[in-house]
Amino acid sequence: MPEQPPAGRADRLPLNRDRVVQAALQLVHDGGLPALSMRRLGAELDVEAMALYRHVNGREDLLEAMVSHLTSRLERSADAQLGPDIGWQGYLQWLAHSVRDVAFEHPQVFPLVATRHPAAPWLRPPLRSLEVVEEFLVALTSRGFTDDQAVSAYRAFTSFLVGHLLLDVAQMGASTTEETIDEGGASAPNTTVTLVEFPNVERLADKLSEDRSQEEFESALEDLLDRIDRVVSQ
Amino acid sequence: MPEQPPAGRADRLPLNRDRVVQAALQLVHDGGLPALSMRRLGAELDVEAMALYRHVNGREDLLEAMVSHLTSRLERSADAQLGPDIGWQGYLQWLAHSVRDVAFEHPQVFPLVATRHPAAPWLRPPLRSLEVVEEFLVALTSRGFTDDQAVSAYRAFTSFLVGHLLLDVAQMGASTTEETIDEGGASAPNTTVTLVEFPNVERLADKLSEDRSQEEFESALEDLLDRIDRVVSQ
DNA sequence: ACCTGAACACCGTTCAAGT
DNA sequence: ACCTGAACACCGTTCAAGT
Repeated sequence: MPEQPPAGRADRLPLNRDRVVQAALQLVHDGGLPALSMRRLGAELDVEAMALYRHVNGREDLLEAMVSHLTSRLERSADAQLGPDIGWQGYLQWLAHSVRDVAFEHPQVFPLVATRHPAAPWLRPPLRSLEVVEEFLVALTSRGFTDDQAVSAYRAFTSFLVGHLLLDVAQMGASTTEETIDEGGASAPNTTVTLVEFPNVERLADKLSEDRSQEEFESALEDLLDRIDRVVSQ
Repeated sequence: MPEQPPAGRADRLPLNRDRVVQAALQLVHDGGLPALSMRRLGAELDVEAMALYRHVNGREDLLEAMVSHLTSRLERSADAQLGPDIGWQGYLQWLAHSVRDVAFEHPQVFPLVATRHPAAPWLRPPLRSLEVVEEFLVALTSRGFTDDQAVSAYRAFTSFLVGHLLLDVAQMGASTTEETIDEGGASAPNTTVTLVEFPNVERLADKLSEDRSQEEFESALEDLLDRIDRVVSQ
């Protein structure tokens, strides 16, 4: 047998920025943000952590790159998929559902998209990409919105997305990480508090635990579009 | 001169949970979340980091305690301040503005309130307190809401708060932490990207940078209340 | 009872050195 | 050109030991 290279993971492909970002996304997808460290990421790629600094400008840059990777799916696909003959409502419906799909595919990563410090006031989460914002503004102004109307629609739309999607994905994470009952010692005044002091929460606990995120998203989105419509066609 | 105790900070008050939490809030208020470490917090209190573990059950417990400290302001003050003769719209207006006040007083801490994993599905951020949720449900059901209506109002209301306040406080932080121009080396494909490729963003940059958070909050809140009203008095 | 010292197992990041 | 070793300055957390 001729000796082969150690063949750690995937035969030692050449490292590059995209592979690094991809591996980081996978790591967070599987283990949540705490699972992402430069050293662990290096190990995942069969490389010392220090080698990553050649492809990524430190941890912050890596996180930003992960966010960009996810939001890039939202870029320039609107006209390609929809054509210019669709109304602004159709466009906003498409964009809202695209963002929702991204959020639900990477529930562990989405909080990053939604909560990392925006680089500029015209990059409101979760639409953290100049390409996407440009497309948004073109889509609306080319369909009869004034500048002011487009800007305030942008603000309302982004707030809507953050408010609904962040809570939805947080709930998903909770259902996988629960099982925190029976806290060993009886020392701390802890979470295993009885609900009897809160009779209304107790009575409604089941209803409050139901997952209505889909219906709520749709109906809140329709109301938002109505609200925008009322302003635009006043 | 008789020898005195070293008299570090504030004459060595006895340490307790509340002082620890208070100091942690101050630390984050001033330096953001990255400034909070057990060791730094210990130093701030003139104590070794390990002493904190007597009053706080580790870092996670500390963060949760900080959140509780902020949300406790929302508890049981409604009836005290408003009386039971106010309508549900008045109550929701009061609660929304109370949460907004908390968020703006601690813009660095609020993201914690809004994004930390909720302990249960009936504790949706930013209303992370059983007391507050109980009061919310009582306030609405005692004013004619059915159980289902109260629950769906709870969901819509919390989503609204997260969506609006999180982006508002993020914007505040951005304005204090900007000045990231003129990135030293020309190595990375970086943020100093010219806006000329995005003519609409460029043209609307000023409008997009205006701070309309107050007006938007008020008008979006009124629309939300109208929306709820339509369902309740159908 | 309350705090400290020392130790352990981790971090991110740098820089000269290897190949 | 690309990666590694060693080092630095930090982390959170434990536990026996001090007073």
